[in-house]
Amino acid sequence: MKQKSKKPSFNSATAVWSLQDAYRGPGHLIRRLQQIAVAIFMDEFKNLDITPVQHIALVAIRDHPGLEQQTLADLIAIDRSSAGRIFPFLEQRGLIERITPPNNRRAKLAFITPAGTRLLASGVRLIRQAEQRIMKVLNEKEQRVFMEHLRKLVNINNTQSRAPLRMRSIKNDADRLNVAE
Amino acid sequence: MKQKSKKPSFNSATAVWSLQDAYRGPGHLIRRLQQIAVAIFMDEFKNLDITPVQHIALVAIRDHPGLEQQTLADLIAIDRSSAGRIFPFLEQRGLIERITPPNNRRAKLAFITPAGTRLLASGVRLIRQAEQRIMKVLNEKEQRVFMEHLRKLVNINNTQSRAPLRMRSIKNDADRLNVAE
DNA sequence: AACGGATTGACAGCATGCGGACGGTCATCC
DNA sequence: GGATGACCGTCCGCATGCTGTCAATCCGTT
Repeated sequence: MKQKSKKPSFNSATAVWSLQDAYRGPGHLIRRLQQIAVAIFMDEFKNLDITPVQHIALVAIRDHPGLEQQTLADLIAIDRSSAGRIFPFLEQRGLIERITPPNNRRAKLAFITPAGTRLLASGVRLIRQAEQRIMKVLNEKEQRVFMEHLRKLVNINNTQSRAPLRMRSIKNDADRLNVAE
Repeated sequence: MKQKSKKPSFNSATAVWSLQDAYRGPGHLIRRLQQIAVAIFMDEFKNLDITPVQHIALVAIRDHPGLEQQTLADLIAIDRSSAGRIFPFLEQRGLIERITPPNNRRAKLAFITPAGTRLLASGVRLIRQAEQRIMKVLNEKEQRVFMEHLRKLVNINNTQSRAPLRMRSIKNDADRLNVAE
């Protein structure tokens, strides 16, 4: 009964791909983890009535005043189309304002409102709790290792996705808005 | 210059949650990894014209002949509503058949067709390549550790999601269909 | 100054994922 | 035997994510 010394962590080389293989493979597990993370976030934020993507979009707008759609898409790694749907939503809820600068009539620069700032302030505790709830099944060392692997996977594979993250060194987007802010 | 000995792997306890915090936190990274995994899958399967969820649904139907919607939802961890949309799609593409048994007129049992079997056969190589492409940035030991953490996170948090995985010990769903198969 | 390419916002289409609702059907309990 | 509750399929609504297209606008080059 000699066993193969290097049993792969997934993806054994059989001729068929069974449901059991799927359970063990990264694809299915990553999808499940994403489902779980979203569910926990929604549970924590149920009183604030905001989704994970809307939340990070609002954070990006606060940290980069004067964002437009493409810049937001790059900053939080969503495509232009999705970004275009988030703006009207946040605007309609009064969390952001959009201003068309006089020197560029096609742009609409986004700024967070006091209501948006308040929402983010009350969300700080919640998002920390959400992250704790997801990760607490791992001990501290495991968490560190897992996060490191996660960052490695995401950073190196970044360009593989259709909406890669493009961190920008923006001093202040509002500079392009030549009106008193 | 004494540094805190136990720097957390994410989620430092500052008063605000900045975009940089989001980049380091599990929520954003898990979403990104899911995006990347889907993009790589779609690229590998572009000739077969099938999505990740449709693929695993087809695998589940092959491995559990005579599935109905709720059972499929439990087996691959999607909700009933999503399962209800996958069946007509697979049926219309000729990958599965649905039969209403005479002794239960409300059910529609799903069976894979020869075309479906062929599609899965030609997908075995592709899904292995997709998984390799995602994971190859980690070395073999890192992959093993990461997959172990991933399984731990998903299994223990399973019930946190709205559509938890419910593995079933089904001998043969087709037994309930009292007609010659 | 005029043209062409790039950018921007907006929209449509398709697939997932979740919540909820509806009617038809079955099985069980009284 | 009839009513209740559970189950099944179906559909609607909303948000995400990606692919396209379109017109308006801007900008660099000629």
